[in-house]
Amino acid sequence: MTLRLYNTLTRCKEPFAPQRPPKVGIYVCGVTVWDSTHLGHARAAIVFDTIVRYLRHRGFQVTYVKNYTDVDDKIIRRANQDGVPWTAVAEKYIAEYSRDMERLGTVKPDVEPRASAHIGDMIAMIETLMARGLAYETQGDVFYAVRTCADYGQLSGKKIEELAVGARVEANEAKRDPLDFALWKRAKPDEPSWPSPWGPGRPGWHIECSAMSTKYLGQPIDIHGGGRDLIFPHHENEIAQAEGASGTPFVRCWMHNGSLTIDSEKMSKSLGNYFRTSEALQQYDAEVIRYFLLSSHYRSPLDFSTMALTDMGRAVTRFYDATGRLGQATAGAFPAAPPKTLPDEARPLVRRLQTFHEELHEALDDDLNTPKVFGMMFELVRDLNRYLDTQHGRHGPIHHWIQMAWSTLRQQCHRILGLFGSDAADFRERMKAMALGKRGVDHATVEQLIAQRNTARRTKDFATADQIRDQLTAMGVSFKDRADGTTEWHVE
RNA sequence: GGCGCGGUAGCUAAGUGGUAAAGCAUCGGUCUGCAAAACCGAUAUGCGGCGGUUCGAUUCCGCCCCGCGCCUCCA
Repeated sequence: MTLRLYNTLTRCKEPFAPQRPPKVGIYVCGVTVWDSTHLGHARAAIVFDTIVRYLRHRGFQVTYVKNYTDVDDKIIRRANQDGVPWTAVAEKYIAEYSRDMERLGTVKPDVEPRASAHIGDMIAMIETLMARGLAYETQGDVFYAVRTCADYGQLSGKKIEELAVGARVEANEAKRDPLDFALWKRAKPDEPSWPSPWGPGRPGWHIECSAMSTKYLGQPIDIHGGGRDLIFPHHENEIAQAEGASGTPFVRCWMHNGSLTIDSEKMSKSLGNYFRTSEALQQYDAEVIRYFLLSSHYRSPLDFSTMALTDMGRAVTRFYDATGRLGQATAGAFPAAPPKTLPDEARPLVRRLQTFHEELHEALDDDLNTPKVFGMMFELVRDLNRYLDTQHGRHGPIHHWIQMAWSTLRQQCHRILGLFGSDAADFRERMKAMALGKRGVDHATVEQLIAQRNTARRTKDFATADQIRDQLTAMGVSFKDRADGTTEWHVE
């Protein structure tokens, strides 16, 4: 079985074939650092994080590059509004993004280039484009002449003629053609600028990614990714620039993740319907957010709602409850094969555990089918619980084997998906603390009430016990009395 | 208007030319002094509508309806 990935350029799933295996270069368009990140950014980050993790798991030596766009109109505007240098705005939001993504458990890219540190590379590429007659300068502005690019529109499926008809392309007198886009913008007052052969100015948006991606990964790049909304014009223009400058193919496989939506509308700053990553992290466990963001296929739209996050939290809890029930193996090596004599109750579980690795690869090889993997996880959970419900489910060599197999499986999922690797008790504590915080309930108060109730139960004072139970219920606390007289509790 | 994606149980969501994974919710049961916790079980004769191809289609083809995305800064 080979890994197959959907290539936006060819519009089909293709066997993944890097230029120089086992080396893989992947470039992902990061964020423009003018404001806080929202869950849409988090989705993109987690999708590509998972791809990188899986490629590494499959034995590829991945170089992962993700840029920060720190030269941009919105950053400049914000800096001028706040009366701070544009670099301060950029630094602030780079730090925020970096922190949020770390909390979501994403691996740090190997290179995180910033546009402002690569102006020279961009100028060099623009000069090449001009030398090749693909770009022109007008009064300090430089534009890419789109009509010189025969393949323009190949990625987004657009035709130059149709674009030209569209009235929404802003007319700019300096441009020879309304379709042309800026490579270099002449400096305006109160804006940062860099010297260039065309006078002081700053780069256009698209050139940074062409310049930085080829600088760090060469050409062609194995995978270039980003959100679906970047296909046009950003990625289309990147292709025109990079291929125009080099004369060789820019990217082998283009990957795009679907948008995060709210009420079926795209989450975006301009619509104002966004949910900040930092806010989400305050209200939901990072692992639950990650699970949610991988719960539908990465190319499909994914609709955000608090209800969805709550449901996902319950699902992940179910996984950890089963893990907690199983317990950890105390010691000993992992026997390669399960014991010969299997009790009937253990058979389905053992069979599933034995085929798990293969099925995991099969699912992820198919264009990263994470929802399929989640389904598999819960079939496993059900079989585990069935086994644990039996008399046999506590002892014997098979129990030890299952514990070891479960632990191995969890490590693997943790490495590839960043999920299911937590300690079961830790996870429960995290969820509890989060829920208590949301409800403004104090941990000690709950413990105290539970102790009082248990005292009442011991003296058969059920009226008081029930009264306290109702009180706890009103606080959102639910619980389960254990056989040993202690009580475990949760917060809804 | 152009290009593209999608419509599968109450909600979310995989999937296959031969008869529908999983999660949440709901209902039933086990456990419990009781218990909305935990566990087990049940729940789509059906996969937007109408035709067609086929021994057989949710899965392929055509048309239609609906939703969404891109065409402008956007992960």
